[in-house]
Amino acid sequence: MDNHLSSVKNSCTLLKMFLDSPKEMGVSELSRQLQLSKGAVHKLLATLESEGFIKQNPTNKQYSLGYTLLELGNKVLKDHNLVEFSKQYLQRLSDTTQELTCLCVRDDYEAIYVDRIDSKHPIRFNVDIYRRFPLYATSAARAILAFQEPLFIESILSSGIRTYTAYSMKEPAEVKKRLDIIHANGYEVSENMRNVGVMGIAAPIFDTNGAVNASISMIGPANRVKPSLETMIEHVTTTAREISAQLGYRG
Amino acid sequence: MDNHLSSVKNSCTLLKMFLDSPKEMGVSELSRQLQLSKGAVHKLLATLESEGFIKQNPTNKQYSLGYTLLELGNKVLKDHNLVEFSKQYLQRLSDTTQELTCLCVRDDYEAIYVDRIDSKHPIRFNVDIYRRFPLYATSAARAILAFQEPLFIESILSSGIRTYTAYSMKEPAEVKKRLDIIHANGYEVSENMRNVGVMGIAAPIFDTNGAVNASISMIGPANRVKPSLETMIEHVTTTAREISAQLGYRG
DNA sequence: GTTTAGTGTTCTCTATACGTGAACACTGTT
DNA sequence: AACAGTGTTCACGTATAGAGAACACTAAAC
Repeated sequence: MDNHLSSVKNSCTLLKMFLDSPKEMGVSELSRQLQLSKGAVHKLLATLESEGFIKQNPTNKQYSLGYTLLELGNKVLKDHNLVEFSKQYLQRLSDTTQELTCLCVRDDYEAIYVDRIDSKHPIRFNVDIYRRFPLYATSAARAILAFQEPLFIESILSSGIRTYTAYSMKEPAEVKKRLDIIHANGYEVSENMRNVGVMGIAAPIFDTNGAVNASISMIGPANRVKPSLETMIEHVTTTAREISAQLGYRG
Repeated sequence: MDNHLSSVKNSCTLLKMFLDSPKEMGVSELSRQLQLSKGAVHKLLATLESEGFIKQNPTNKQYSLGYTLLELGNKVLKDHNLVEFSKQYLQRLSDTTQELTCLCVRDDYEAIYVDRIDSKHPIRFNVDIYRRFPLYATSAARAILAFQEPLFIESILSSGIRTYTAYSMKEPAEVKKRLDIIHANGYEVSENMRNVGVMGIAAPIFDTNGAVNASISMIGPANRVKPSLETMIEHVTTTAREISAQLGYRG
């Protein structure tokens, strides 16, 4: 890395530190985590505040993220027309299955849910929207990963695997095998992988060039999903095919 | 400004330049707008890209906003508990009026809609969420401005007023007079101010200290709102009062 | 095919703006 | 009253950010 502007890099990591922290943080705490002098952090914060990226609470002097980030985040979503595009299909899938449905996209080496429609059932499962997770971690992500270049898959799996439940896959080879199955079937069904008692069904979305960078998925309690598993899979895969077709994919 | 870290300031304005531009922009265009050398902008972009704040399209080499901004924007919303707090009230107001309802907050010298529930009618009005606008521009904003310090109001109005329609108020004095009325009534009703044929009803939300930094509003076509104007106003004001009470306001 | 005008990228170099570290003014606690 | 924590300010030297030119490439123009 010789193309890094240190102060810019610092402000970026500073902002991202708020993601896994409580709403407000002070200069001292931030300087400790950033391993930067208090004075430097203070200057960083002052600059970011004048630009609306950071807000200072006048009473306790603590800092928090500013509204400008809301504006920018919303612009990202607006520009990402796949979300608008898929919304109606996602809504219909939600109506027919009555379960949580998600739109997932790949961002480099990670996956993000960019849209979600909650289940109508009183007992329902939830996912964090806009949070990153590994490409092998959820059914939605695996439905994307399974259709990437072999070398890419290799590089993802070689860097090690985190397990979430006792039922999670532990070995990269195990994941690779499953990805092959997904590739052959054209969809993924998983149970207990990320959360116990939860089933996920996911299918890839192909763009004009036949590349897969997104997927749709349906997530629900196993006892509710299993009885009608076959029709559920049918609904998910056809929805994904419809979106792919709309994007110009001729498979 | 002697507390400005130039490169940080530059990266902030660079990111904000995307707000009013098409999805993708190139180095040259950005360097022209920023009035910075191409080399410098390129380094800025490279740093921001490595942090996920910017994304480069591999085919046309153009740059766009990155998904990390989505994450950060969502965190802002999550931390802003007024939104979660008010959601049920906003939903109920939407159910009873069947019109677009909004939650508006003040951010320094501007206003932002931070939540919105769309009207169920086929013909409906829309507002941009998370975009800033002046504190005198919409009924929701004026419902906030009317309850600020006189000196603050003065400073807002003295910097000039932008008009949106032929019916918009043109003189600061005119706005000041209306703010006094809002303050006396405890709510605002406007027509044709921002968009012709559109009516807005807004009422302030008071926090524990009696300060107003938010408002709720109902927006709809004049022909649909006017016939039952009195009951509509009643619904909006009582909802605002309920939220204020929940926040600890004892008026 | 060659020219041209645009692009994004890479390079060197120097003024300067960044980050350090210490001192400051507070606050609430011991 | 001493203390330990906070956020803020400042002067100083060195790393570095930004300028500006050269580069590689593309796509249109002749």
